[in-house]
Amino acid sequence: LAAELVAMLNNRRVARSKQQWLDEEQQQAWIALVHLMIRLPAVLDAQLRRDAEMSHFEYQILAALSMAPGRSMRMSDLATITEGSLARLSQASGRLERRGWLRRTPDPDDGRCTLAILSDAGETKVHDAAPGHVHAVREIVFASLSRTQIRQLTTTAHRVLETIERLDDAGSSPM
Amino acid sequence: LAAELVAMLNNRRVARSKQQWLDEEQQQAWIALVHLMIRLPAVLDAQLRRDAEMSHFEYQILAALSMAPGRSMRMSDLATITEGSLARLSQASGRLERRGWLRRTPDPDDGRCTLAILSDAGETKVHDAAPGHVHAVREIVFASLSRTQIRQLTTTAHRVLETIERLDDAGSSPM
DNA sequence: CAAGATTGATCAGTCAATCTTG
DNA sequence: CAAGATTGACTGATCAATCTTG
Repeated sequence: LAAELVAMLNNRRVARSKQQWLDEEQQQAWIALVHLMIRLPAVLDAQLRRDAEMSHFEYQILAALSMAPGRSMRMSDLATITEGSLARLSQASGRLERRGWLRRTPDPDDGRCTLAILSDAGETKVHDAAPGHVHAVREIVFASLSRTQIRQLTTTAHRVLETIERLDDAGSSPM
Repeated sequence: LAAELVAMLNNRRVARSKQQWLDEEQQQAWIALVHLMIRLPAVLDAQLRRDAEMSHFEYQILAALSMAPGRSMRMSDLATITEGSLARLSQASGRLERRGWLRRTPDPDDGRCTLAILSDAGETKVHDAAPGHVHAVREIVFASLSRTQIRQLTTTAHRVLETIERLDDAGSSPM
């Protein structure tokens, strides 16, 4: 495909802009990683929107709740494990609530907290959506990787995530 | 941190929802990869917004143009290498044009195409933004990885991207 | 009519208040 | 007053037309 060739040529050209600071292998890795970070979430989001009429973020919310004891969780904990802000979660929960998949109620133990509770309809929905989503993940990510590669990927991802956490902590309290 | 512990515990719980289909190692890899796909783009976007008042997508546009011959490129080619839709690129270009970093003109060779051209101000802007951005990439991604890990990451990313392309092509023309 | 590009409407995400409870 | 949560205003992305040129 002509578009593909153009893309490859241009990517090399883009890469050159970092030649002073990144070596050849790092450039290649960076280009591949940027493309992966853009394409993989997009393709998984598209799969869920097409097959289950929900975003990946909404799926994460419902999946987390369906595994939680009592199918419920505090909003702030939900936000942590879905890696989203509380504001984003609050907006998304409103949508899910309107669709009848979730309801919210103040936490009896601590009035400041809100409990998100998965409804029966929501449970059914995740249950129906899960097989197709997991199949897509298997097909796209794991089917083409060896066990060794999967282990290496995990290690590498953790290494980078730890660095992000470390820098985040340092940044939020510079003293 | 309490939040961290909650996150780890809950992540294990989420993982269990895929036990029927993904093995233990795949679950761990998937959780790590999802977190990486969420956090890494977010942190790089934040760096550019903070230090250069632009999004990562806008940076990609300006960086690609600054490396292109004549500092110009067709919109459709730009869209391909930035992995964005033409509509998104068009909107973003409007913003960049309003800020004086870019101008657009019909392609003299083919009136259907539009050429995006980087202005002097735009060139200066990328030039100023690049060192900080590359430093962040080095610090976050490459400083914590060995040369071997970097090579493995490239291979793995390409493997997954090839799978995505393959499935995309199959999906768009099922016959 | 197909391909490149743009636009307007709509939808989701972010940010800065705001409100409430302990 | 700090932490959990929500809301409204704004910004950015997506989708479905639409327009133009070859």
